Amino acid sequence: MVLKQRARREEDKQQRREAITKAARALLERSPRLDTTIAEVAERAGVAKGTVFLYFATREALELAVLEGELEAWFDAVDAELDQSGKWTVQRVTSTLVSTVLLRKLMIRLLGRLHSTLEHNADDAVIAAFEKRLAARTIATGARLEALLPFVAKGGGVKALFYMRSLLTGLWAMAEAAPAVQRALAEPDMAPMRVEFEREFEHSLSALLKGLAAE
Amino acid sequence: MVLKQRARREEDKQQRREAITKAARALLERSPRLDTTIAEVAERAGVAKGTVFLYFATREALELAVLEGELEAWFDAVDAELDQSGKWTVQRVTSTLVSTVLLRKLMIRLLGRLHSTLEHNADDAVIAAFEKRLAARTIATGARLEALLPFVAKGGGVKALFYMRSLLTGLWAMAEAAPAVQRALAEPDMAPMRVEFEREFEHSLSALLKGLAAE
Amino acid sequence: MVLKQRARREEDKQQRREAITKAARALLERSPRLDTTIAEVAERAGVAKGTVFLYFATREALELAVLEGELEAWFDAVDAELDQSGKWTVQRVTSTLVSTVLLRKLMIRLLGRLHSTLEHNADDAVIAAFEKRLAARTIATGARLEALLPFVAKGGGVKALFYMRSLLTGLWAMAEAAPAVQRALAEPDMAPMRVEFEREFEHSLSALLKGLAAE
Amino acid sequence: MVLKQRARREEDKQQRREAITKAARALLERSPRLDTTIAEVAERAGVAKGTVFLYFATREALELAVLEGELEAWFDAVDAELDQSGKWTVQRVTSTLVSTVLLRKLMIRLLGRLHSTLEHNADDAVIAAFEKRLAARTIATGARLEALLPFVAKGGGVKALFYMRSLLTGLWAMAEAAPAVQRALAEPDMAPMRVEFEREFEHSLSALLKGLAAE
DNA sequence: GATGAATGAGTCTTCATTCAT
DNA sequence: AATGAATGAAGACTCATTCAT
Repeated sequence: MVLKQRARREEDKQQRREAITKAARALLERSPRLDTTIAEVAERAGVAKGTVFLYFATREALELAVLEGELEAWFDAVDAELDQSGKWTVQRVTSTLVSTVLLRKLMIRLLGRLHSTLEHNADDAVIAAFEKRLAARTIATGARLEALLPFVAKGGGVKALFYMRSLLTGLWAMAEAAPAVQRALAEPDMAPMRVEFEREFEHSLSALLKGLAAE
Repeated sequence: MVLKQRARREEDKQQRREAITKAARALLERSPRLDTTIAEVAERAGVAKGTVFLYFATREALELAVLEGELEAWFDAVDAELDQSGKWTVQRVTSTLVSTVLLRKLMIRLLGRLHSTLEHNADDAVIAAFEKRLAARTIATGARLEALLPFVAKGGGVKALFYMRSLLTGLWAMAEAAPAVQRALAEPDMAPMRVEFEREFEHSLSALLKGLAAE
Repeated sequence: MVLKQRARREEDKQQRREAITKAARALLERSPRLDTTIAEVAERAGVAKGTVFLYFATREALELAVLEGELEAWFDAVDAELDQSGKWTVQRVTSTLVSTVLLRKLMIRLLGRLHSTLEHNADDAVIAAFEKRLAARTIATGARLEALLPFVAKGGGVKALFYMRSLLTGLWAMAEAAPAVQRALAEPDMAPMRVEFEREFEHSLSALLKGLAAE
Repeated sequence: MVLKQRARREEDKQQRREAITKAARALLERSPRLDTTIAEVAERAGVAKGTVFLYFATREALELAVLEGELEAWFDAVDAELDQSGKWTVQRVTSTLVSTVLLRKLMIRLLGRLHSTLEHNADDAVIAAFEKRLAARTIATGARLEALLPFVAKGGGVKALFYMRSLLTGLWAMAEAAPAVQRALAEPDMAPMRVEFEREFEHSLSALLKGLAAE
């Protein structure tokens, strides 16, 4: 009933947009199934449901914005690290990638369903913009990898990041299985099937990079 | 209304069960979003909706059965290949894995949402059985890898399969993106972001295995 | 598709709520088994199915609202009668209760399955509110009975109403039996089992009140 | 799979029938919502689902049989008591009715939904038979009441039993309310609405009989 | 721009009952 | 008579999205 102040200036609009994104992020973080509803987001952001749609055309566009924020933060962190001087080895690159990723669980989870959900119900413009920005950052970080790891060919940096992303989401899904799966894996003879995320992610990523070097 | 035949013998029941699974598989194959409904499956299988629930307690159990069939077929194929004599190199193993996988698109897609499927309508018994059978096959094939690739440590075969599965589903998701994404990637400057599944899967898997060898 | 009017003011909302209740009442009145569906109610009220759930959380909450309306009307009528001056005898009280009740068949029927309704989709808040309002009216009318009938002890008015309610619903159920039962009772030698509602309700209620006086 | 012995002789059939009724009774007793399924009954009785329908045309017919058993037992008990010699007062009759009823909770509960459910989905023959037997017992016991209580007119005994049945089921429904209702009634100011079954049943029944005497 | 009431598509699942064996 | 597989009707409810105010 209380009419919210209208965001007339571009600046105010941006602010409101971020308030919504922030609310969505907080909620998604707390939702193991990522099944937050728009109504919840609106309430937490202190706006009406309809307002959310004023800033995000679809539920998926909002989620995409959250993911983009997470990705930006990660790219920022990784780039900053990779820009550090010193001797860069496969080991050091691996550690950098692993450690920065570990701080962004929500990014991993959202990335895991980027394909199945997010990309589906967002309109072309939103998706194109997302992909464009993702491309820019991926290419930039990929270039850094190419610079630091001489054995990575031109264009190979982006590919390496793709591989990393696959290992990341795939191993996470195995490691953070549903409760019922966890119970099944608790049986002694199921031990070999248990996945400890950090260990396996590091191990596989390290091997992958070493393998690229060995080609 | 149509089929009044009753499957009394265990054998007939198995047959009916497979008829349903087969219908589901066919439908899933044709459904890009994997959003087949039980009603559709029942109709295609020529049975009543209720009959489906006689054989599969939930929608998810049915999906799991389809995936299991695909996995079985793949494990059969891989095992048969790996049991061939001759000299086994990383390259040959990679080709074997890649070529067998390429024939099973549905397996890849279902694998890609195994995580979310399992989370949804968890029936402990069904999940446990699935995981158990998956474990048996994974361990057996993992052992073969360990035997063929001396540098793979004990237990490393299973891990290698996990890594492969991650690359498989992750790269597939990138390669087979939603139409809107495809359109975005069609832009000339987005070229680096395009993923050609077979090439990248082979490349990354090969690197990964080589990397494991180099440790 | 039809009604796009939005009830923004509290007043309009109340109106819409009542339109739905009214539709439900009309339908229930015509449904011997009280098995009206939400879809039917929505259609008759000229709103979408979802709209009904905007005003009533569950099917049962709606039914409760209808019953509450009936009860309110009855309490209003009885209270008005009992507030009339003049000499009050057991006979007059009985007639008042009987005559007011006879006009509210739907109330009787809904009251007859209040027990099972409440057991089903219990929403504590809705139930608590219903019970609270029912209590207020029951206690108020009970107090009137205590005032008019000197032999009714303090608190006895409410009990008397409980007894009346039991006779009311019980005898109604016997009198308005299912068709098959009616047919069975049509046999000459089943005559003693036939129940004529008004006569028996009046008779039993009158006896009950007299009995309370005789204590 | 194991074929049950076939009940060829009438005697065996009766036995099987009773085994099913017994299973149903046991299950209903333990089911607060009386929502036992045929499958459960069949399993407990050690027969196939289809067999239940061999003996009872519908679910309701079975429930009716259970109720009839309960009623028979009650009528037996009451008749035996009423056939005792000695001085019979309203008080003694009341105590007899109350005490015999208190032992048969399932009877009360089933009686409470005889109207709404049981009578609806049973075929004419079953209902007619039930009503006929019920009539016989009711009339017989009614006659006893008429003999013992001189003020009860001819035919009044049956009516008295009807009134009693109404008080019985009505007060039980109020006393054994759904959990949510109990919680609502737990509030201090809701105290007047609480119903203690035995006390109120006895009180109202006693008053009713006294009232009949006073006419 | 903001609000929030209205919309309505979408679907699983239960279980009494039937009937082929 | 007994079995148990097959049937299919039946219906509440959620929630993203729209749009009148």
